[in-house]
Amino acid sequence: MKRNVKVSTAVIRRLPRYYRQLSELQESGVVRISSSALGKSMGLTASQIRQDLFCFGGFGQQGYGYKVDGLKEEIGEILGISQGHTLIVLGTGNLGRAIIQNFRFSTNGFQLLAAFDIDPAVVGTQIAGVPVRHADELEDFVAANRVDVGLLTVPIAAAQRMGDRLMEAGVRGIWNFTNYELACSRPDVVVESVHFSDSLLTLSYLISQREDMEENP
Amino acid sequence: MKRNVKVSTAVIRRLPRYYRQLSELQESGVVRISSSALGKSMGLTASQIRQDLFCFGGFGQQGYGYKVDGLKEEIGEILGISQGHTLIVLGTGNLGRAIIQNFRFSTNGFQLLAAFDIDPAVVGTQIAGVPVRHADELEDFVAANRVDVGLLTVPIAAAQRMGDRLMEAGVRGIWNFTNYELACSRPDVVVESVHFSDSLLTLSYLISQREDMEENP
DNA sequence: TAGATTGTTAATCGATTAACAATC
DNA sequence: TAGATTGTTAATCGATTAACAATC
Repeated sequence: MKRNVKVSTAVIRRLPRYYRQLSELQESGVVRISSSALGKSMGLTASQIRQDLFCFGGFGQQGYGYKVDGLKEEIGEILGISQGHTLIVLGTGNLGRAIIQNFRFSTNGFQLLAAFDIDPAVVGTQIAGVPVRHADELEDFVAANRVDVGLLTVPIAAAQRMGDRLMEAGVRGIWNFTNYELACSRPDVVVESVHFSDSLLTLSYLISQREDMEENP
Repeated sequence: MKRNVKVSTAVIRRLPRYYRQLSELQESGVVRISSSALGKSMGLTASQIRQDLFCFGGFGQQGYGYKVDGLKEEIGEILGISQGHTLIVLGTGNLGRAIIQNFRFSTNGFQLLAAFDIDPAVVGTQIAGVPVRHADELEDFVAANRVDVGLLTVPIAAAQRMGDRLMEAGVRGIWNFTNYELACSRPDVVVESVHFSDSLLTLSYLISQREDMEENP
């Protein structure tokens, strides 16, 4: 049993995948799984899985494996799913709206408190039950409510300014969907970005390489 | 000058970031940049940048640095931006629609040919000028047109089946936005996933850790 | 030319894999 | 008990960093 000896980002990025895989196993009625079976289903080695879990403590049973329910629960706890995190959305364009309507925030332990925009046509309305407020009210809202995360889906030109306002207002994390590398001067704020462009260009590279290989094998 | 000696995924994932950063520098009118300046602006070491670029050839000039225009062009070429890639979208729910309307496909070297759905209310219409066809026509369409990538935004229950159909039909890459770990049996097809959930849970972990540290410093 | 900065090899660091004793 | 599989340390592999000669 050891704890927090300094967990690498590589491990951290695998935790949500473990959680997702375990949820699927749970739904399929699987009760118990060994590191080698879990590894096979995820494309990892058994060793790596045991090493990863070893960062947080001994969740398995020697000679038996891991209980799916228990392990899922433990990893969920490590990820902070039960901490009652809250978030707000900045920008209710197509993407912001789609995320508000589609994304299962509660499944990931988040409560969506409000959305913010400057368009008078949407301010005062609701999107999927979430009230849309004017961006001018941002600071007051964050001061009056505990807001852990701000989701950024504003136009790229407004990204840094709204990001700064969020940090200034006191959020602890920014979930950045703009195609902009948000500068973050505050050591107490975490920025996590979803860059569609980077993802598509990676795919573009990979299929281009394949093409080259076919041409000159 | 060397080429394709086996480039690690770590390097590949940084290429789109270089490209993005260089585009921004170009817009700001910067003509020339050194590896150390570029590194500082991206949070990387100068050594790492030179090492990364060294995988593909010598793009710089000793004593001078890199020409922003030229380097951007070279990296764009490596990423395959000028190869005239094409793609189709499967699923025109909120997210699919938002991506069709918002995402700058052409900036990333992709042409969006068509969207597919099964809802009679949208089949036959257009979204941002993109025709929506019935999913039944998928195979015929891919057979008749060169389609490099299929973008998946279907409900999670349909993800694997539609992914299989795409691979079967002959696409070379799948850009997966469903929260499902797509199984890919074909070695000639690349799957690149954008898992919102994994990203938010990573952020959740990071802000939870921070909290713990504040409690027990 | 002198100064700057790359291209490229070598050294270091960190992450993954292997191994095996502990134990359920 | 015997078999299986973890927890945990050691070995290996790969990626990052450092160093410096080449050269613009």
